[in-house]
Parts: sequence; C-alpha cells; structure tokens
Amino acid sequence: MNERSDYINMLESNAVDPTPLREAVLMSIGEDSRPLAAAEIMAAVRSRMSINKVTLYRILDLLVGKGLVKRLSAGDRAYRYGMAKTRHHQAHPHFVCSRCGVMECLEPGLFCIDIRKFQTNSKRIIKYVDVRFEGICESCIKAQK
Amino acid sequence: MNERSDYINMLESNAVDPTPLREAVLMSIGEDSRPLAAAEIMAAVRSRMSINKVTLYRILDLLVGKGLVKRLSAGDRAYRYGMAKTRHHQAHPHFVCSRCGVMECLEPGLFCIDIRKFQTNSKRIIKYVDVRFEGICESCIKAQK
DNA sequence: CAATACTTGCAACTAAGTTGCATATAGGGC
DNA sequence: GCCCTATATGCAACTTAGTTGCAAGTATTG
Repeated sequence: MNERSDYINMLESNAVDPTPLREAVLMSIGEDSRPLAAAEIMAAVRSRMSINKVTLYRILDLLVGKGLVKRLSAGDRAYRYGMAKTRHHQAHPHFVCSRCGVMECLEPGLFCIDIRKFQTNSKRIIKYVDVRFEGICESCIKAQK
Repeated sequence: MNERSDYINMLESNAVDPTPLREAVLMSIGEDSRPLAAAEIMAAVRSRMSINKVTLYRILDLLVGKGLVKRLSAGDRAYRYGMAKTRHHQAHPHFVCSRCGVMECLEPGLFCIDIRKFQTNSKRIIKYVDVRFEGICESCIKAQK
C-alpha cells in the first residue's frame, strides 16, 4: 500500500520520533487489510526484527494517542489495531468471525449514522459510533465444507 | 421489573434447574437497567448470598448458552451481561462511557440495520450487528462541572 | 564530554476469565 | 432409608492480554 518513507512521514508529521520499531509497528498495521491483534503485530514485526512485548504495547499506546492508529474491540478480550481514518481511509463498520476471531473491514457508507440526531435527544456526549457485524467469515465457511 | 417467580420460570422453561445461585444471577442481571460486568453481578449476588467466581462464570456461560442472557462487549476488556432480547425486550444499541466505563442501553429503533442487505453482497454469513456508541455519560458530565 | 531526555528491555504484576479436580447436594431405584 | 449416579458448587492453579516499575541503552544538547 505505502512506501516505507510514507510511514516515517506519518510518524514525523505527528511529532513521533521515527525509530525502527515504531516504523515497523506502524507498517505492519498499515500493510494489512485487516485490523490486527497485538499478538499478530508482534509476529509481523518479529519476522523482521526483535521487539519486546512491553515496547510493542507502548508503541501502540503512543500511535493510538497520536491518532495514527485506532484501537478496535472485536467482541473478544483482545483489542485490534487498524490505521486511523484519514482522507483516504473513511470510517467503516467491521466484521468479526465468531469462529476464528478474524476481524475484517466492511465498505464504508453501507449505512451512515448521524451522531447529531442522537446528540439532541440525549444527555450524554457521544463521540464515536462503532458498528460491528458478527458471523462466519468466508474462509471458515469454506473450511467446514 | 419482575417477580422472583418470573426468573424461576425463565430458567425452567429453558431447561435450566433453578438453583438459588442461578436465580440470583439472572435476577441481578434482570433487575438492573444496564448490562453489568461480571464483577458487578458478583457484588450484587454477594449482597444476598455467597458465590464463588468460578460458579458465577459458569452460570453466566450457561445463561448465555441458553439464550437467556446476552454477552456484550463494551470496548474494554470485560464483558457485560444483559437480558437477551425477548418479546418485551428488543435489540437496541448500547452506549459506553469512556470515562467511567458504564454501559447503558439506548432506545431501540433509533435506526435499523437490515442484515439481509449486507448478506446479499457478502460472502460471509452475518448473524448479529452490534452498535456501540462511545462518549461521556450523564453522571460523568455532572461530576466534572 | 557531561547532563538530560527519550527509548527499549526485563521481571513482576494485574484483571478477567478458565481448567482440573475435589466436594457437596439432589434425585432415582431398590 | 440407603446406595448410586448426575448435576452443582468451590478451591487452587493457570491463562491471556495488557500494565507498571525500574534499570539500562541511545541520542541530543549545551
């Protein structure tokens, strides 16, 4: 999807020192079409270099804090991390397979929710909406045939 | 909301032996307007009787398995448990406060998602849709003033 | 080159939930 | 009533995913 230099750029333009590990973490997330669990990111980074899990979690926290990465909940107990929405990357619903736990992105705009509508008749402040579909993914359907 | 006997009835009509602990767990969930975390259910039950955490989790698994209770994800690492949808209890979106973590139910029908629409242009089997709003709850807004 | 700040690693810890196994407790059959 | 089996509960130890404290390494800056 992107050049290495694009990731370095993203880091720098968010005032994050682009260390090799940070670059590798961001790239692992950015190069995958699906949001990944920390363990998957760890495996991806470790295929190229060595990283400690604490460092990984701290880099993830940093990237989430800087708004580069979005922390998603998959309905199980492990977060998934995906690239945050940018000009080229709209908000979209996600799908989680209840058999294998994989998370996939669905097309944006399949439906849109107007947060302001809720805002008016609510005493709460609403910031995000998260739409998650659950079911069986394509490869699990194939596998059981 | 309900009589004790209603909960016993629910259990029996789902072929679950209505032991005092199961009844207390189901009642704790049913009498609260919000879906509760396991720790909250534990506290509620323990105010009346003694229960071990393993027993609680096993009862929760059983009730979820029998379709009496729904396991919800709040975006943090603890599940919430709420009464499953019945004739009198429609599916509805939830709200989670990102400050205190409380989960609340929103009115059903504020928007409806047609699962079949997704089904047609998807190679996946979709079973549920989960809509979760995130923001600041009323009492946290008051607290900061 | 020393002082300081930032980054990474290691070990130990935490929260939420799970597993294995032992001990109740409840019904059936005789 | 007593034995046998099935189900329910409890206790301890374990697991997973993530966090904290602190030490050591690296970089930057005056």
